[in-house]
Order: sequence, then C-alpha cells, then structure tokens
Amino acid sequence: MTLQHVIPLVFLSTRYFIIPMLTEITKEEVISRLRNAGISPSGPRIAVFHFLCNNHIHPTVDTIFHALSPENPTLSRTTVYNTLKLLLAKKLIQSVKIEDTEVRFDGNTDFHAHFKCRQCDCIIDLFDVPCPAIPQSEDFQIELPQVNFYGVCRNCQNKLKA
Amino acid sequence: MTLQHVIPLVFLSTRYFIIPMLTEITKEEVISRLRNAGISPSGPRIAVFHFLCNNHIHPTVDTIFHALSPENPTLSRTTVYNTLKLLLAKKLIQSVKIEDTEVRFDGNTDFHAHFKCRQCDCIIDLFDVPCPAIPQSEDFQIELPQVNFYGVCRNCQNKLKA
DNA sequence: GTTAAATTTGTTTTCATTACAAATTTGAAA
DNA sequence: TTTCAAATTTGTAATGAAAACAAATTTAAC
Repeated sequence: MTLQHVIPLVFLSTRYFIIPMLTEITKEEVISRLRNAGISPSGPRIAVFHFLCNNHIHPTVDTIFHALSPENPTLSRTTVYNTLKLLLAKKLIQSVKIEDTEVRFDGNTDFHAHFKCRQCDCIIDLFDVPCPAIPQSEDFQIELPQVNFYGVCRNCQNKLKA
Repeated sequence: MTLQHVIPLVFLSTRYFIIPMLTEITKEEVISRLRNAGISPSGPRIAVFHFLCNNHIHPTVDTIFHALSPENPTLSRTTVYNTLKLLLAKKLIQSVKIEDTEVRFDGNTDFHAHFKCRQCDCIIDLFDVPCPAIPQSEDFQIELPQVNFYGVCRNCQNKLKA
C-alpha cells in the first residue's frame, strides 16, 4: 500500500468492504516513474503506463491497444507488447494469469488477490485477502505470489436464481 | 489431503520439508473415480486421468498427448483437450495457470501452491504454504484459490553464482 | 441385431504471441 | 545546425495453443 492509496469505506451490497481507492496518476508522475526505473519516456510508453495506472480493469493487450489507438493513431500492437514486457521487467506493472489463453495486466503492483467469475468472465480485485507468507527457504528467491479465486459473482448468482 | 496421501519426512537440501507422498493410483481406482463423477470410463479418459493421477509434473496438453500416444496409437489431441475439459468440469483435476500461454494440468486437487522458476521454467509444488482464507462473502460463490509464486530455483541460483 | 446416442478423430480455423526486418525517431558529437 | 549511430517503433510474417466442426467409430439401450 503506497501513498497513492486512500482508504474509504465503500458500501457494497449488504456488507462494508475496505478497498483501496487509487487516485489519478498524472502524465508527469508517469514520466517520473519511468525515468526512475531507467526507461526513457517515449510517447507509447507513457500512454501504456498511464492507462494501466488509471484503469484498474485488468486489460488484455487488445483492450489496451484499442483504448489508446484513437489518441495514438500510429501505435502498433507490437509496441504495446514490447512496452508491457519492459514495464514487467522493471516491475512497474504485474501480469495477471487468470485466463486460459490471454494474459491480463495490472498497474497496481501492491499485493491483492483476484477473483474471476466463471459465468460472466469479469475480474474483481480482492483487497481483503492477506498475502500468503512467502515460504521460508534459502533454496529459492521468491517474489510476491499471485492469488486467484474462481467462482460465480453476485450478479450472475442473482441471474441464475431468477 | 485424502487417504491416498502418506506423510514422510523427506530430506531436501539443508532443511527438512514435510511433503505429501502420492501413492500409485491403479487403473481400477481411476475407473471407479470416473464412474463416481458420472463419466463413462472410455479408454482415452482412463489413460489421461491415470496419467495425471500418477505423474505430478504439471504437464501441458502436448506432454500428455506424447506420453500416451505410444500406448494409444489412435489417440488424438482433440480427445485430450475434450477429456481434460470434462475432468475439469467434474473437478477431478485442476488447471494450473502459471505460464503466459499454455495451461498445465494437475491430478492433485488438494490445495497446494506452485512455484515457477523464471530461469529454467521448472514448476515445483509448495505443500507448506497454507491456503488463504476464502473471503467471507454472501456475494460470491468461491472455490479454492490458485497460489503461484515466481522466482529463481536453487539449481539456477547456484548456476548464476558460478 | 438394429439404431440412436455418445465418443473419438482429423482437419480447419481462430487468435494471442513472438520473430523479424524495415522505417522512424532520438540524442549526442562534430 | 548537421550528422550519424543507437534506440524505438512499426507492419508483416511465423508460430503454436486452443476451439470449432463434421465425419467416423464405438457404445449401449431396445
């Protein structure tokens, strides 16, 4: 949890959840983060990273490409792939392997679990699942884990009942 | 953890780990499990499920296909895909989404985490990571989570040092 | 033994990702 | 400012996992 997070109480259904609220990240902040990571802030790189920082929708490569194309008419899919690979290597973003085929991306690198609805394929952040302890071992160098839940979301449960 | 598991102490590196030892599952046992799940035990289904129950190597579709082809010369890749989809639907196996593109499969459906080495791509079972608590919610129907760690394994760390 | 349903098979198609080389842009040196 | 090499971007082609599909085969009920 970093400075960018504000913790409001948000009313969801019949319960209260505590979820982090991510404040808008400016282009200037994006450029500064890229520079700090040793990445020269080209147009496409700023666009992709800015999009991921401000749209926590776990987009696919295609979603990112189509979202940015109107403002960046010469943008190519290959550049999106290259940029994502670079951002991943510098750990400015994380990949979310929750689908069978496509990889999704997340600009929030703080630990949080994900939930995928098997019915409607929506992906929901779960901020209240604690990070599993990283196994104590001199044998492995281990990064933060990915924790993925699967099931049926509330909307789909209601639809199934009706 | 089911009856099939015996818990020995296994010496690994400089530490002791407790890992479940999976005993050999016979064809008869495989047939009985298929029947219990409402799946008619055809040749290819027995072969695929038996392979997954006795080879905890997180194989891909291709690995399974090539492993079974010699004994089942008419087996087709499509049948492997169909059979895996059926076994997943009946929750007799689990899929492991730890790679970017390919899905892997695991005949052990008891909770355990996975570790993937970024260097050599090996996948290791982590039996000593506790299952994260499933979020308390009337909003979602939630299954056991997938927990994936990434890093560098001991072998590769030693190679890197040298 | 006949026949419909279930299952398997091989081929074709789709599509995410990678490979690759050409085109463009950037930035430092002259 | 001009030049030029390095970095970056781009479009196309290749790869390969997975799904779609229809024909062939097997199974099981009557």
